[in-house]
Amino acid sequence: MARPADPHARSALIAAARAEFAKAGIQKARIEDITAACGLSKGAFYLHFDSKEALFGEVVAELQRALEQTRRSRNEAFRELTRESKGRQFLERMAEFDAREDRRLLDLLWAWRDVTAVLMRGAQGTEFDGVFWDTLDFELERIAAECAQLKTAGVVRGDVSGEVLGMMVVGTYLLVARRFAFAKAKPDFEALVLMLQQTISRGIAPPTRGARVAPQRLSARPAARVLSTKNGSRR
Amino acid sequence: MARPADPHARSALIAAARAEFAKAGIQKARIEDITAACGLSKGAFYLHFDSKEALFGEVVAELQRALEQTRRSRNEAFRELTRESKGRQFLERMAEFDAREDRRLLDLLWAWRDVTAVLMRGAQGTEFDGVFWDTLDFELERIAAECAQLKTAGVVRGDVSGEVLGMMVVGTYLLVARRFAFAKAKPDFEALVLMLQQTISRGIAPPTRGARVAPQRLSARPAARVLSTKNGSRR
DNA sequence: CCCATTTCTGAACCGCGAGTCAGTCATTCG
DNA sequence: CGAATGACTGACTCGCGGTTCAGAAATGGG
Repeated sequence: MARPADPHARSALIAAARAEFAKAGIQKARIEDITAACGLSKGAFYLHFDSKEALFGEVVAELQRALEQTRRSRNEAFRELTRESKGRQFLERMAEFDAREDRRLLDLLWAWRDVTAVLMRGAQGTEFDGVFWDTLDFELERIAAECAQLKTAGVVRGDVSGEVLGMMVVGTYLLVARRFAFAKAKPDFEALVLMLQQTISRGIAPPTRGARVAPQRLSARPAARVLSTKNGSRR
Repeated sequence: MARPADPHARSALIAAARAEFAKAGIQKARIEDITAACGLSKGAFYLHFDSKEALFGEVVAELQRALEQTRRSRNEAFRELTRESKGRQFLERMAEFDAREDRRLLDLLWAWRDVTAVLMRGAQGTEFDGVFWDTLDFELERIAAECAQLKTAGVVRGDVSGEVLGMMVVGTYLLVARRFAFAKAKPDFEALVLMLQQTISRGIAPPTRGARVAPQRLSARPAARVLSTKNGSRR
């Protein structure tokens, strides 16, 4: 009869590794320290994972699935919203929607703050370089696409650049995510979410009575791409 | 008589190291590759620097001096501005001032894009962890302080949080800095700077005729700190 | 108890790369 | 020319840490 496997070994290794990655970074984290932290041997580590990078890769894949899921459900809800609501009611619904979805995203970032911190500051020189930053690009694109729709609907001025808008939002949450890495207790970001919404809403709103402007007129002024560059490569 | 030192060795090593750090990160960059890139020997490297970290430390110190200088001159100019200008003229001067100073900062970030990229994404696990991010905190504090003054002067609503405002600005430029790392040619960020200014100005402006509101009334509503956290540590 | 089996251990292996240092090089001086 | 000197070289040393694998451990069955 075979010796039974420790049912907690795998998860213990993952937890210990996550803590060590957060403390020392992927490259400086040592198998010796990871295994010592959870009372297992170096050999046991290799029973479960090919390498520390392989372990981290599994963790990152899980985070990416969570982010992808959040993004998908947000897009779906946005589509519902733009189908159902019009005019002033639409504006109110949008504000609620954005605040709610942003809170969900921040909750997720809080739950994964140890991993995002590593991806943000310690991935260069590893296979994970750019993973987190590429994720930000998805958010930028989403915001730009939503902005384009809102301009067509006449609730955002035609001269507003979806790209800059996205950078303001994503940049803010990027800084928040960084603070999460150092926080011992979950910060209350309610006021932040609302203030960001307000400032941006005011900043991008059409002139008073702008909602009466013919949609064609707004669409006739495409927003210029604000970061002109000949290089399309992101890496 | 001693063999004359190669007058270009030191700067060649620095240039090669910077390129290698940008490509591979501090930890993965190898002395062998750095010296091979500039046609010198490993031993020559150690004639000039104690380690690759020591070399990078000198480069970072130079960047920090440049940033500190920019910050100081900006603070000085801001003090001049707030001393000289009032009312509507003040608003116009502020807009010009902010756009000019932001351009200068972005020019600096462009010039040092290889180093900031490393500090941003590859410093965890090294003595340089947090250096770049700490620099961002200085900017956040500067913006918050300026915002407080502008609120006192009545040109910014009292409910605006200088902290969120700072995050929006700094976060945006953080994303710009990241793009710099991948750009082959300097992007034109003029439109970005103006759009950011506009959006934020509209977003934080007092209600129409708000300039007529008594300053005391605005100061009586201090902005709440939006990221409430019990942890004061940044590291 | 012994046996079979799988899980687990940690000493040993081994490759990598930072750093060293004996020897070479480049220069002027006598 | 040889001597003196500091700059430079690159083969070698050495320690670190990822990885391996012979042996130990844990388990149920007969």
